[in-house]
Amino acid sequence: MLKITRKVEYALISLRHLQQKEKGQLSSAKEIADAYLIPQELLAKILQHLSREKIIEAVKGPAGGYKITTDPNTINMTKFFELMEGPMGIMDCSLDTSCDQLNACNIRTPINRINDSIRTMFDKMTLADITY
Amino acid sequence: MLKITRKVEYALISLRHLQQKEKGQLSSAKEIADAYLIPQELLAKILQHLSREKIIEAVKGPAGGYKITTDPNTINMTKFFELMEGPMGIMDCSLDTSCDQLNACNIRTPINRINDSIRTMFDKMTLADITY
DNA sequence: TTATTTACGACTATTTTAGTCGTATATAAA
DNA sequence: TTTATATACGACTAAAATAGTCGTAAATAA
Repeated sequence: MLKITRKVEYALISLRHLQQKEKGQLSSAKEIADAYLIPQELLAKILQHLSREKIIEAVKGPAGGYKITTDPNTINMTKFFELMEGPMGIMDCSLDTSCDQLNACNIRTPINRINDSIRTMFDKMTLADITY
Repeated sequence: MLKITRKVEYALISLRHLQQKEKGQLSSAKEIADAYLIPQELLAKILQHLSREKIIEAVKGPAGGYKITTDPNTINMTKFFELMEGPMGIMDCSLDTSCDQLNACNIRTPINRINDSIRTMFDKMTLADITY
């Protein structure tokens, strides 16, 4: 409960790794996977996802790899999480109103308050807070 | 990701329900399950858990049920979550140090910071913040 | 004695998360 | 032009976590 997924974890590790490179230097999926003992195929998919989202840029072919293209200071963490995993909310009803129990539910207000607190916390953070 | 479980959700709903009763009045598992469309057997187990933890008290037999025994103002939410679900941490490594990747891991510090923020947030809340 | 309720462990089902595989495409270098 | 190395991506499988069910026992009020 209240855990981030490995997908997000591996994405953050990779971004920090890329950030520490000299400007313009590339890292391949294999390089990162080896460095942090992450399954290579899985990591590849995650990097592809980051690439589709334009957070990093891919270069194909031998000696190819990835580099950061977006300033981490400009990426809001709530947004980042939702980019990777879809809508974030501590309960499904905080996302989606199709819940049979909704009418009866007696904890909606406090749950939404908690939800907002968590979002606010991540809204105040950028990727740079994690990858620097 | 970053979700609470139904176990916790149902526990909170039940506690709020019990709180709204007149002092000394009991609610059975069935009553609560019916009111919020929760599977009765599942809820029963959760109430038994709360009872073992002395947050509520059980009365057996016909016309039996549960009532609150602990002042919700005195129950810290971090503690409550951990009572119900075990240690809380956004990544396993924030709990347990047996991770092969730990040495290499480059995001430990920021992850721990986030973790502390979430814990602090729940440390400042009591059950009463949710059940009132 | 019966009906109703809690107690509790074992079991099953479902959903989510994690990880693998096959195949395609790009491209640098031999 | 061939080969080796990379990314791209969807389909698939495996594992783990979560959710829910069932059977049986014990207490107790009526």
